[in-house]
Amino acid sequence: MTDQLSATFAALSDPTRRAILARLLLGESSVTELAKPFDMSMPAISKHIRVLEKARLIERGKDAQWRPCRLTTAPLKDAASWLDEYRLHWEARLDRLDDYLKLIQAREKKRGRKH
Amino acid sequence: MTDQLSATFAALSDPTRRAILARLLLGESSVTELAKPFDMSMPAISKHIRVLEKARLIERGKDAQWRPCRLTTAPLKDAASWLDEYRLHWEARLDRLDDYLKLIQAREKKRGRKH
DNA sequence: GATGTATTAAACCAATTGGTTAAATACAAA
DNA sequence: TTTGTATTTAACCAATTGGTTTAATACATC
Repeated sequence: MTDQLSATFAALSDPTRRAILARLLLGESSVTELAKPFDMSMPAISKHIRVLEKARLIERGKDAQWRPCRLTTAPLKDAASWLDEYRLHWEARLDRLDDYLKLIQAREKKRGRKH
Repeated sequence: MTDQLSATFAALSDPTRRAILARLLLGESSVTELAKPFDMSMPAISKHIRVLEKARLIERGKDAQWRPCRLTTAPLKDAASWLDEYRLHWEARLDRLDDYLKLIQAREKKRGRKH
């Protein structure tokens, strides 16, 4: 795997981890707080957080015995730009579909005039 | 894993599979053709393609002994919209940074008038 | 210094992943 | 009907993943 983009997508491929990220949209949070919604042991959550941290999707602070987590933007931006190339592709497809529909309409009009 | 979005991100988390998708941006292609750039056995490529197919990132046709692959757009769109929520977040952060810079500038101006 | 809370580490386990080689299948053409 | 080409299946393997439980560590407070 090794590369950053692969690590990002891998980290995003787990619903628990995506839920954690969603929670962090609302602001910084401790591990125990993040664990609340899940029917899962603390070490399991701790591991998920570790994956997010290694993929650089989150950063961590230090406040007494808490290790607050906060969102990081860079890797998500990279993932989004990777997807943008495909967005161009499907938008182009829509354009061609649009052209096609216009062509059909033009034909219909022509036929309309004939009859 | 089970859910569609997880399957999509999981499929995208491998560089070989991303390269295959990139190749398919140029158009439909057979398995052997897709395998060309990789120093990897055919069954390995076949498996990667299977993963992409199960995640619905590609569709396959049938032409004699060839099983041509072509891109599909839906799951990539879903992945992109998932990321869009985070795009809003980092754009908001930029806005706040922008506000902050404006505040600093305003202070500088004020200081400038005083001296 | 003892106690309670937050978090991680260690050891383990079953399932999945990403690769291999060797064999099977499907089709076209000679 | 044999031969060659395209692709998949099967069986295997090592490494990784996502979870567990039990213990260890770090810190604040009493």
